[in-house]
Amino acid sequence: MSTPRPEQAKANRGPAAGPGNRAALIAAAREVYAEEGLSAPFSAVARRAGVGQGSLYRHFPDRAALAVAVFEENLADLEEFTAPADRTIDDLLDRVVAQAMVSTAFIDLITADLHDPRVAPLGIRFRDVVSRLLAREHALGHVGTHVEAEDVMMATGMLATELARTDPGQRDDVARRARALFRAAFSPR
Amino acid sequence: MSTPRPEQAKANRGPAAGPGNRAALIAAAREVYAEEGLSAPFSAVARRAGVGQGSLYRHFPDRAALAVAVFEENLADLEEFTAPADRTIDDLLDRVVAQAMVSTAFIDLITADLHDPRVAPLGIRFRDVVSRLLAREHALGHVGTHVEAEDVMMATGMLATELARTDPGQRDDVARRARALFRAAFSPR
Amino acid sequence: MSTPRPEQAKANRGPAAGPGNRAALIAAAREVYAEEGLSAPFSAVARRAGVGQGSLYRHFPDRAALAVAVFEENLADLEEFTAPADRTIDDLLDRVVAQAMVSTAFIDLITADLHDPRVAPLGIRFRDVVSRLLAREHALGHVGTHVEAEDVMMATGMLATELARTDPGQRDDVARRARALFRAAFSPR
Amino acid sequence: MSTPRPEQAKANRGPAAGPGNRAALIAAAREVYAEEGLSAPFSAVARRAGVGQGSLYRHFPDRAALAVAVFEENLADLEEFTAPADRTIDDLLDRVVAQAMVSTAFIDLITADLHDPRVAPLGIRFRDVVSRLLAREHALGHVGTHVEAEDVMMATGMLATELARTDPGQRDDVARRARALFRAAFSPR
DNA sequence: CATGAATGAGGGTTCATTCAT
DNA sequence: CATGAATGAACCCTCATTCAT
Repeated sequence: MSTPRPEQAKANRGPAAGPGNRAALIAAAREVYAEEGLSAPFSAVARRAGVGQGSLYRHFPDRAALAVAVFEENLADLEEFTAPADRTIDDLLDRVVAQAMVSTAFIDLITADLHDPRVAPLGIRFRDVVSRLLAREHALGHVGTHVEAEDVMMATGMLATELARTDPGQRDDVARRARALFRAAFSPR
Repeated sequence: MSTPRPEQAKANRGPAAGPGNRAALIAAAREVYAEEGLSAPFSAVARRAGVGQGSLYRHFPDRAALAVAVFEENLADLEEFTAPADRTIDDLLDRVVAQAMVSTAFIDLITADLHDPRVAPLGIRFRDVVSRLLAREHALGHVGTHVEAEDVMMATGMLATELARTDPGQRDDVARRARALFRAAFSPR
Repeated sequence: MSTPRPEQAKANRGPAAGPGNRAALIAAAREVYAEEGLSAPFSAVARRAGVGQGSLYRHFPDRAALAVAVFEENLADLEEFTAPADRTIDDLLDRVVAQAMVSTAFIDLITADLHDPRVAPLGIRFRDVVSRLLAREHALGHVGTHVEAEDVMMATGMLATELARTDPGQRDDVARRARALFRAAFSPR
Repeated sequence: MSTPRPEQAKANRGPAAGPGNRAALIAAAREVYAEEGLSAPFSAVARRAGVGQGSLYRHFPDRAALAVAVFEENLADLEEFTAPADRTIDDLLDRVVAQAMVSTAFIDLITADLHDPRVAPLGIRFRDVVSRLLAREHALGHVGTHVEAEDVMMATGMLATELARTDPGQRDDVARRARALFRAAFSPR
């Protein structure tokens, strides 16, 4: 029923553009999520990546697929970062601060689409990261026994969200304050 | 061949409806924000208030104007609620939990439009509420001296936001956990 | 989240345009259905009527609502036309031929959305028209007793559809031939 | 930060796939047309055939080209089927009912693109099939002399279309009724 | 001053068609 | 000659905002 007029189409770099496009889309999504949150226009990602709408949909059939791709990378980073035996919850919060904006979108995704089979594994991996750290901290007596993994996860989420809504210029202050707050909350009694 | 039915125009209560409409709009906005957040369709407010779009725009030229009006009422409630000499920060968090959804929209507003001259005063009033409580708690030794008004404000915001994104069925659990977290963070060392 | 820029809006003839728009939409829909069938782009109707998309959706929230409005007029015409005591099935087919293109869309609607509560009554009214005629014709012995209302309805649908897909220039021939076919089928044995 | 996975390209069976692809496309098209009608997404055919889009376009530059190929096979079937000396128009209608959905697409094609030089021959072949049958039936006195090839062709088209728009569950009923109708129309007076 | 329709832009998704490999 | 990704236009629908009455 539609009658597209091929008049004067633009360039078509061919399949070679495929992998590059995929990467560009993920990078663009990371930026867009950071600036506007997970609810930014989906098409904004294509626009920013300099890629056609259709290609966006080919690579990522829906919002969640793209978000999962973005956060998988983040999570891998987090897992690797917390692997060394001397990492602390403090370090985790540190890293979350560094990933600030994207972290928020990550939390949004995990809490909003927890039932989505593609999303659930991310939540589990995140919980694992937290649990491992917490076990260590408990053993060392750095963290009070009243603290559970749930608490740390919630704190992480709150921290990320708080940073996401803060002006870039004030992020450092806010991050410092929030982390002090959580450190106090977690310290042994 | 066509038979357009001119339909009869509806009632127009005239200027007398002015003040009533304003109140109805604020009440409707409170409900709408509570149910759908600050980003609900603006027109949904008019619809719910049973008022024309034009009237909505006359009374509140933009989103922020309406939000300010809503939260002004909330804030008055908070001020009154915290007036008695025996109110604690715990009570404040309590109240915030009770206002959960609307509180979030409030926080959103304050952080998003802090530069808006209509919004700033709300922030100040809120800070006053917190400061007064905090001074008392410090004097009584209920709260550690390391805690500043900024900390309490931040905690309040985080709490509200966290609740806003939580399933209604799990709100109680989340509220309990978050408040325990903040209580621990605030307690004297 | 959207940020429409009011820059240089076009004319807004105000509510006065309402009834006119409604009529224009129905008229436009009649034409569009006649030319492209019931599956024509919905927006084509707004375009042809010279009316904004939004107005189309205000007046007719979905395809079926518009279609029902169009065919209600057609049906009223049919009911009135077949009222006189000397009308025959032949006359009915005649009329259907006259309404040719739109009739097809009508049949499409009735058969596709029979479950839609707005559509079902149209089907019933149509069946009533047919039944009344048939009863008369049976009584007069003009039509064989083997013919049921179902048969006439089906013939009507086939006739309309056949005409709809015929070049305008050949409609007369096709109509003549089809009607002869059905006359033969219906005649007493 | 991103880690594009280049993915491995899939198999490319090379030129040898040519003839096989053509056949697969026709078979796929037959299925797709039967299920979704002539207006199904063109690309659905390639998908179902397990063939690249490009190959589809190479073999069949446009919709009509593919449709012609499909119906050519159908017509061959019809010609063969009606060859025996004792075949009747009733048998023809029978066969059309059996091919129902695809037949409709066929009719659509013939009537929509009658001017297309690739399509016209199909129409002629079909007419030949009908004429041959009709001549026999006339000779045997099974069919009225008032019936011409045009009439049978039209009836065939109407029957196919009617079936195409009928719920699968009701096809049998509709087919029975329609054929009775045409039998009555065709019977000698 | 209230009303509620009109307007049109924006974002979502699908699909026809092209073209590098 | 096959493959399958890229492209972009079209259509769908929702809303923010304006403005005649």
